[in-house]
Amino acid sequence: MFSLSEENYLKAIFHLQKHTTEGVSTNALAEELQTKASSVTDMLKKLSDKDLVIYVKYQGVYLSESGRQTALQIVRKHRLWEVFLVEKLNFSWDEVHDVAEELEHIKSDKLISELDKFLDYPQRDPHGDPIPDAEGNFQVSNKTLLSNLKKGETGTLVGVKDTSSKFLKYLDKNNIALGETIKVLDKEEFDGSMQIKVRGERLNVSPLVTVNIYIKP
Amino acid sequence: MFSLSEENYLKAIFHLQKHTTEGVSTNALAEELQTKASSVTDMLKKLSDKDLVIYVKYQGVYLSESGRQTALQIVRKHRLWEVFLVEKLNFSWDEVHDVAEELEHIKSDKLISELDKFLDYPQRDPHGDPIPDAEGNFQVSNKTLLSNLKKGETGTLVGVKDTSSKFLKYLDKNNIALGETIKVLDKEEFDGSMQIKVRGERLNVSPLVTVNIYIKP
DNA sequence: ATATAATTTTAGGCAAAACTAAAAATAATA
DNA sequence: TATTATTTTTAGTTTTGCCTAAAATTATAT
Ligand SMILES: [Mn+2]
Ligand SMILES: [Mn+2]
Ligand SMILES: [Mn+2]
Ligand SMILES: [Mn+2]
Repeated sequence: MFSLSEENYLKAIFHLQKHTTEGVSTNALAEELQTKASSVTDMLKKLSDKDLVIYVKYQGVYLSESGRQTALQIVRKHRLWEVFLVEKLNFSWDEVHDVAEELEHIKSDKLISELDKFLDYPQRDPHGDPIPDAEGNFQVSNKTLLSNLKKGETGTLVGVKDTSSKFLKYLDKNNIALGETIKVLDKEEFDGSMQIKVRGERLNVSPLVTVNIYIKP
Repeated sequence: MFSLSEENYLKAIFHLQKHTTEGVSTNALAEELQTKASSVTDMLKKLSDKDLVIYVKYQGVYLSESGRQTALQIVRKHRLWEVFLVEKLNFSWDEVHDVAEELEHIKSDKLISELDKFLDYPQRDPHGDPIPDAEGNFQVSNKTLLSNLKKGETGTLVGVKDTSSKFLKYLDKNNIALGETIKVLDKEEFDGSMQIKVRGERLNVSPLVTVNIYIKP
């Protein structure tokens, strides 16, 4: 079907265009994929020839419908494998990403549908992200960043924006996990840092932390 | 570590040298890997430069000790994944090979050691082949081909030589499975075909079948 | 022992996916 | 608007793994 590289590009475009209506820039893709802008341009031409993206020189790139579907299936595989690693193989949520990055490229419809069944059709991955079904549909939950909560407000942690091992380990260390209730005890208007309560514990968190935690009020 | 292609070559050499003391020929590798002899020569030079094989022009190729260890780890991964697919994901033994062929290249020590644990340290894969441990050690059982049995002798089916989907489906159709007891009712000396008894059923099998079934007396 | 056949290697090339350096286009600023 | 800065594309290479065709080597058969 598609090469490993093509699949990684489609997924990267999918993630980058999620929070904007603009086309995804060459530089943004180069950054995301840890490669050079000129390499990105090369690949965008190829993907465009295959009608997986809509690409106009200098104007950024958009996923076509077939490109989006392809990307969604890779995301589906990535997140199902992450669930498998955590639920069945004792991986912690900060260890799964790199392995899932490889597993997501295994080509077998039966493999992924049986894995889905084996895991009992999970709706979310270990980081709280939704898992698309075989048709590419997935739940969009109305979450907001912790930084948007006001003093005195309470919510449940439903996801993380930064899924780096560093950040996830920081959360582990402070007993902050998916599903935990978080209350904003105080908010410093000057820099956005917060004092929060989790599991009965008071904790001061920097603004960088508050913009990487998703909350459902 | 090593590329997908290098790993496939090492595994192919490992399998081809198993039943001979001679070096593995270029043509045999080309046949096994569905590629051209000239491509094989190219790769053998590269593997030789990396000291994974001992290669003398026109003289065939042998695995070095490090090459053998690498091959054994790929075989280990291949067979563990095959067990996973059959035991956990409802694959039949004729469906696992191609997917395992991809999964065997995923790079993660933790993944494979946890998978081994999750499967409860299986000793054999769905085709009866032994699974090397993390150190590359594996059981060698004293099996023989069904074709070597004489009239009246009995044994247990412990493995298959041909693991093609076609052959495995033939066995399924005739209720011949791993662990089954087989008795040689009659043997035609002219062409080696046999009349055997499996699960109380009489069955005539061609010589091609008898040389692809491993028996433990 | 020669001639013929089969196997294996070399030589030259191609496609994918990356790179560097230079040119072109767009965006930002004075 | 003109100039400068940034972004993006093009041009030209590199590496890996494969190919075909031709040459070299080894095996087989008169
Ligand atoms: Mn990937
Ligand atoms: Mn995730
Ligand atoms: Mn393989
Ligand atoms: Mn097997």
